[in-house]
Amino acid sequence: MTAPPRRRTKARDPQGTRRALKEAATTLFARRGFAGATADRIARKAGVNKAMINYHFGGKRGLYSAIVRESFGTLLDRLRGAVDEEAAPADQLRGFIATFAEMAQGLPDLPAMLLREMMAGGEHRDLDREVFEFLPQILGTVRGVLEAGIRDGSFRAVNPLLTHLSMIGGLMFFFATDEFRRRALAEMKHAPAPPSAADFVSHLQDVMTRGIVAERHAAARKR
Amino acid sequence: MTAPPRRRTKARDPQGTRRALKEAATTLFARRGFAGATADRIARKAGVNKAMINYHFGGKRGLYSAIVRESFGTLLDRLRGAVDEEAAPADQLRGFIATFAEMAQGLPDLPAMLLREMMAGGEHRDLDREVFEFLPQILGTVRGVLEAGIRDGSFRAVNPLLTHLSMIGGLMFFFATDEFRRRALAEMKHAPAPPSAADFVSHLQDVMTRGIVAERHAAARKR
DNA sequence: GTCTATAGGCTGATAGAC
DNA sequence: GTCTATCAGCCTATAGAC
Repeated sequence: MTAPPRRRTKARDPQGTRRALKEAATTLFARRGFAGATADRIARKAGVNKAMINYHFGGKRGLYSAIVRESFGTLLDRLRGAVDEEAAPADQLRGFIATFAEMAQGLPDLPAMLLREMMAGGEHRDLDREVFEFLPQILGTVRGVLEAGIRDGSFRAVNPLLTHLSMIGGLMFFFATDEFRRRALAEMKHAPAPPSAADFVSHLQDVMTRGIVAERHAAARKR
Repeated sequence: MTAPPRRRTKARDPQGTRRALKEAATTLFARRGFAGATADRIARKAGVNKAMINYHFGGKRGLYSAIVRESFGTLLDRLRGAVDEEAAPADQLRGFIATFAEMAQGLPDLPAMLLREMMAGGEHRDLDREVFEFLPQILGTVRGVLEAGIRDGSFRAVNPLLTHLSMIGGLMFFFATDEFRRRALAEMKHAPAPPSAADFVSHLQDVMTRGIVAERHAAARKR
């Protein structure tokens, strides 16, 4: 095995530089927004020279775009893979929620970054086009599950878009504000312990599936 | 009636200046974040001179603080008033959701601004202290309703914090991303019409109350 | 209270050595 | 590929006339 060249300053692995920049930038963009995350801070956090942002990504905006693009791609791939079409619709929905949570834990800054992107409301027009193409596909995945459940009589005739929004909304909010909640609860007296992701997942799974099961079906399930 | 002095440039009503600045700033802070909303843009949008930000609020950060403080205050007051303790817990919960939505429609930029504040995760340390004091009070309101419902047997024994989070999360997400959704759906082919706030409210009311009703109770309600 | 002019700092990006 | 040095532009905030 040839040991990797551990030089500190020069001619390091370019992929490593790119990755370090993307990781540092994701955290800073998530917490401070595009304008609030300065190129200088990003580079310092990544342990990389500032000029590398321009060399590798053609500027701060290019770095941002690369992250958003890849983030949405990762998100979509995993969510699609999560839905096991052999399973009962209610279990597919549970799987979707669990998978979203796993991804959010693996990439903790992603939900906040995506939320910020959506809240910009179409200011970054060039970026939005790309984002717009991912969204219907995620919606389509959830919609498929819901329609299957409605068809086989296990779900009542809920509106798929609204159901999708309340589910994704709860998830995005929980994970985007996770660190805030931790700090806020720590400073409060008589505060409950910060809930774990697992706690929230099973709560949301329960509320969502109970919230949309068909009445007959719910009654039949009872013993 | 003495007509209001319609001078364009000089010695206008100072309260009007303050209000115009806060309104313009709320929109820009919501869409672009604190750093992304420049004092110049805020002043131009408000139709007011840039220096007025410093005169009236002691700087951009002071303007931001004033808005966050007042926003949380308004939010809390209205949400408290929404819960009619005479009503059944399920109806109190429905009332809470409806009131949050009304407020969000009256102040459409508020949810995004508050979400951004939370996502900063404790960067604005001076501000956060104030924000931290409001949150337990809002949580307390919801918790009271849930505990009453659990006590009288109409709700199952759900975790109040988790229930609060999934409800508030769905609401915040829906309203913070409303404009984005409108634009995104408009550019998509075969897209459903953007859902109205009223649609989302009744959907969330249904899913939440069905999701947490006690099983017996749910069965008893069925005809 | 409002305005103009300007100071002073920080930001993103580039040129050019290595 | 990486680094240092540097520039032009923009940003917040203030001084001072009105």
